[in-house]
Amino acid sequence: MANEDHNKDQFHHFEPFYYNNNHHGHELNQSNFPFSSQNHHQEGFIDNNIITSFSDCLHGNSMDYNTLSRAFDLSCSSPEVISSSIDDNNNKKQQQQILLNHNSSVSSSSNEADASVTEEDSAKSSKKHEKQDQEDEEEDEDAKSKKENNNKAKKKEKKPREPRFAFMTKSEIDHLEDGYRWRKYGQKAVKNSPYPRSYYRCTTQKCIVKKRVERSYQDPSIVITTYEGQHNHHCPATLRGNAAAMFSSSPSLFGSPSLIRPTTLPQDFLSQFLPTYTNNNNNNSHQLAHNNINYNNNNHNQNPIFQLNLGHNHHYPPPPPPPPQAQQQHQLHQFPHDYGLLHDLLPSFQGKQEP
DNA sequence: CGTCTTTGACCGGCGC
DNA sequence: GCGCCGGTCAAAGACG
Repeated sequence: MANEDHNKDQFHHFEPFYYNNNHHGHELNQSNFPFSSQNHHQEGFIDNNIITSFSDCLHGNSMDYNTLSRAFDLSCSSPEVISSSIDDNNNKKQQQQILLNHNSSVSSSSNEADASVTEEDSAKSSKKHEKQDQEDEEEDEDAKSKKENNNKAKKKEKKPREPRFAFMTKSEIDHLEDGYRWRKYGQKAVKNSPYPRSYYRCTTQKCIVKKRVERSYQDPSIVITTYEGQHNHHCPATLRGNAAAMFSSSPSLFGSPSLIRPTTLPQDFLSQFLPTYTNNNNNNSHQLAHNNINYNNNNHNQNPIFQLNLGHNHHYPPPPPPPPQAQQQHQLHQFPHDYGLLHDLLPSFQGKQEP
């Protein structure tokens, strides 16, 4: 399936985008963000004033979250980019606030439940507390403590969800390469959507990271990828030394160099910063992106090997011209190797996003 | 032969 | 309790 997609995709177009409901009236809003309805607390939308968890998804370091969120803000004005941060473990209140904010404009879609359930849960929670209070009044102290203990035990049994991070990409490929090796373990039809959702697990032993990939039913050109958990190992591609490794050496953008998994970000996202990759090993490679990512698609332990070739774009057609605002951003993407500069530029750039 | 995908069955949470 | 739904399992098949 994935191979078919790879083959047919000659010009898969990725533009990392950033969802920001405060600033842009992009056609893709939270009401067409088709996430499951059962993971109530885990999924939401990035508000660049509120996000707190993306870095946790990367390496559990909240310091870099800000930098990263700014990095995403860099592409804020791109009309094609949406991303979402989900963190079950931290800042639930903030997440609830995010979801409640979104809830006001959510109408009907498969993700309606996502947005509304948090509120429902709040209501439920308070109802439960009320009920609990009434019952407590009727019970003696021993019974009360027993019940509390039981509740605690039940709560403890429930597995906490790993932090999640979701983003949308405009691509003909369903399963985007990100430097890690994934095994597909399931596929389900998505309610109200003709496009199935695929479930992937990281193939590295003891790594529990999962990934969901589905196509937006409202805009089939958009692929929604959701990462869950944090890799407990190096990115295979990083070990070989490649552009991702270059990123991992940047303390300002991706945190400490040794354990960062920059390729938790989509490879194409990186490509926005590193314009040209050329594959050294051509025999089994396939073209992944318009902007010069050749990626080895050999599934048999042949991890991708790149030759980084900054600044040249000879082999593939250039992407369609971005709108003026995005063009301005694109220029900023041209010198990512100077992270300090990038970092310094971002706040002022972000300011330009304000209406 | 090892790895990966496919796909129907199964499970648990939730709403009614 | 039942049905729906999302998520996962695992056997079978495909592939190089």
